[in-house]
Amino acid sequence: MPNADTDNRAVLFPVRPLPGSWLFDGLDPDRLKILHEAHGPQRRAEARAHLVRAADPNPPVVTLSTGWAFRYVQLVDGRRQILSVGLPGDTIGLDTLVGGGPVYPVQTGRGAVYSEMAHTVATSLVRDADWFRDRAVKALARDRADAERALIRMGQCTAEAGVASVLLELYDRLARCGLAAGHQFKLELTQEQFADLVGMTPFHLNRTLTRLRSRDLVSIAGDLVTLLNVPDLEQVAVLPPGFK
Amino acid sequence: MPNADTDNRAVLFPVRPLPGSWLFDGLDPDRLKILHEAHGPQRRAEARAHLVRAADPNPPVVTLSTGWAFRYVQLVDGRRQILSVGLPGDTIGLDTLVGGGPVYPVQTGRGAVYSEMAHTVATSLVRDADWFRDRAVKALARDRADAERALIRMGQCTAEAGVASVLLELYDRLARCGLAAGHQFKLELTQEQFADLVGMTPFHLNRTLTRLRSRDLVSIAGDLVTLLNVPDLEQVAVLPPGFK
DNA sequence: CGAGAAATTGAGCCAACTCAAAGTCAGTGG
DNA sequence: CCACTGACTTTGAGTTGGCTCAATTTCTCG
Repeated sequence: MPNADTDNRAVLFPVRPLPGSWLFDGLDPDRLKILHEAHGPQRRAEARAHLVRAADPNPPVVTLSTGWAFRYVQLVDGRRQILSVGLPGDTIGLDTLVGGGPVYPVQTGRGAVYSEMAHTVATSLVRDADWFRDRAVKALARDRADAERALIRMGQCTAEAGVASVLLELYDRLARCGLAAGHQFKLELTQEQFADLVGMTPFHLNRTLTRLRSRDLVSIAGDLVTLLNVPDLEQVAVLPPGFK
Repeated sequence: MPNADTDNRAVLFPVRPLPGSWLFDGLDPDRLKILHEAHGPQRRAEARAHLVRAADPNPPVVTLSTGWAFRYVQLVDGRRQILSVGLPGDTIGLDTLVGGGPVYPVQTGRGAVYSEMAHTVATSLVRDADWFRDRAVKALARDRADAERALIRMGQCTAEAGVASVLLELYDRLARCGLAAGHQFKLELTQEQFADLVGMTPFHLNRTLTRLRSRDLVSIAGDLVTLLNVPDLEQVAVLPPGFK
C-alpha cells in the first residue's frame, strides 16, 4: 500500500531489476518469479515524496527502478542527517526484516519509479526462504559497512575530501548498473540534500564544490556531474586503502 | 589462537558472561554449554594489546569479561577513527560471521580479560545452530544501528553535544550490566582514544570536557566519571527523540 | 625519586558556520 | 511571448568552533 503523498499512478509493467541489483542478481527463474509476485506494480513518486514513513511499524521493502531515495533522520531543531542513499536498482528496507532497530523515513530526491513489497509478504519470505533471508542479511551487512565508511568520512575528512569521496562513490555505484559512464552522472539531489548527506551547511558545500570546480577536478552543469580528474580526486579524498 | 602482542596468560576459570550479554542472555543450559565449549580459556591482554588484527582473514569472536576494547580504522596519515567500543560482557566479531565486509583491528583500552572463539568454530556454529546464527544477525543489526547513531552525532552535533551523548551512552551500557551506578563509571579510555571515537582532536576534547565540568554537568577525577546533572546533560546532547 | 605518558593550558590560525542578498532557472499564468 | 513566482544556487562579510603547536603540569609506575 503506497503512502499518501505519492501520486500512486501504477505503471503497467512489473519490477524490472537493473543489473547489479543485490536482491535480484544471479537468482534462478523460479526464485525470480517468487520475487516478482511478491512485488506490487511499479509506481511513480513525485520529488520529495515519502516512500517510507518515520517509525512505520510495517515498513514496505522498496525497490527503485528510476530515481534516487534517501533514508534520513530529522532532528528536533530542524537539522537533518541523511543516513544512506538508494540508487536505481537498490532495494531499501531489507534490513528492517531481520534484527529490528529503528525505522527511518525514506524520501525521494527528484522523484522515482519504484515497486513495493508489503511488509507482511517480505516477512514471510524471510521466514520461509533461506535464499531471501540470506540476501536480507547481506543487505544489512552492506548497510553497516556503508555506515561505518560514512563515519570515517565524517570523523576524519575535511569538507573537500568528504565531498570528493561521496562523488566518487556515487559514480562507482551508478556505473555498476550502467547509469553512468565517461565519468559523468546525473546528481539527483539538491545541494541542500547533498549537504545533509555529508554533514555540512549547504553554503559550505556550495563553496566546496566551487573549489573542486576551480581546480578542474569536477564540472557541474545543472544536475550533470563530470569527474574531470579521477586520480587527483581520489588523492583529495584521503581515505585508507580499500576505500573510495 | 591469541595474538602475538597479548601476554597469553590463561586464567583458570572459563567464560563467565555478565548480565546483559547479547550473546549469552536467556539461553537454555544446553546451548550455554555449547557456547562455553566453543570458547577458549580466559586470557589477559595488556593495555593497547590487539585482540583482532587488521584484515585478519579468520578473525576470532571475542567476548570481554573485563576491560574495554575498540574497533578502529587507521588512516594512512596517522589519524584514526574508532568505530565502536566493546564493554565487559560484549561480544565482538559476531558480525564477521555473516555477511562479510572488511575486518577492522580491535585493541584494548587499559587492558582486558577476554575469551576467544576460533573463527572456524564460530563459523560452524553459525552454519549448524539457528539460535546462534540469529544472535549473530542481531549483533550485526545492533552494530548498524550504533554506527548510524554515531553518524548522526558526527554529522549534526557540536563537540559538546557529541561528548555529552557519548558519556550518557557509555553510562547506560555499563549500568545495564551492573558496572556503573550512582551516575558514576570508570572511563577506560585515554582522552586521545576518546577523541578518536568522537572525531575530534585530543586538545579540543580536553577543552570540551573542561567546559562540561565547569558547568557542573560532569566531574572527572582520574578515570572516574560522574554525571552530575543527567537532565541538563541530555539537554546538551541534542538528538532526536529516542536517542541518547 | 626519576622518567615517560597523559592531561592541561595558552596563543594564534583556519575551516566551517551564520545571515543577508543577489543571481539563476523552470514552471505558470496572463 | 513575457512577466511573475518560487525553488535553488551562488556570492559576500563577519563570526566562531575546532585545529595546530608549544609549553607546562599532573599522574603513574618502576
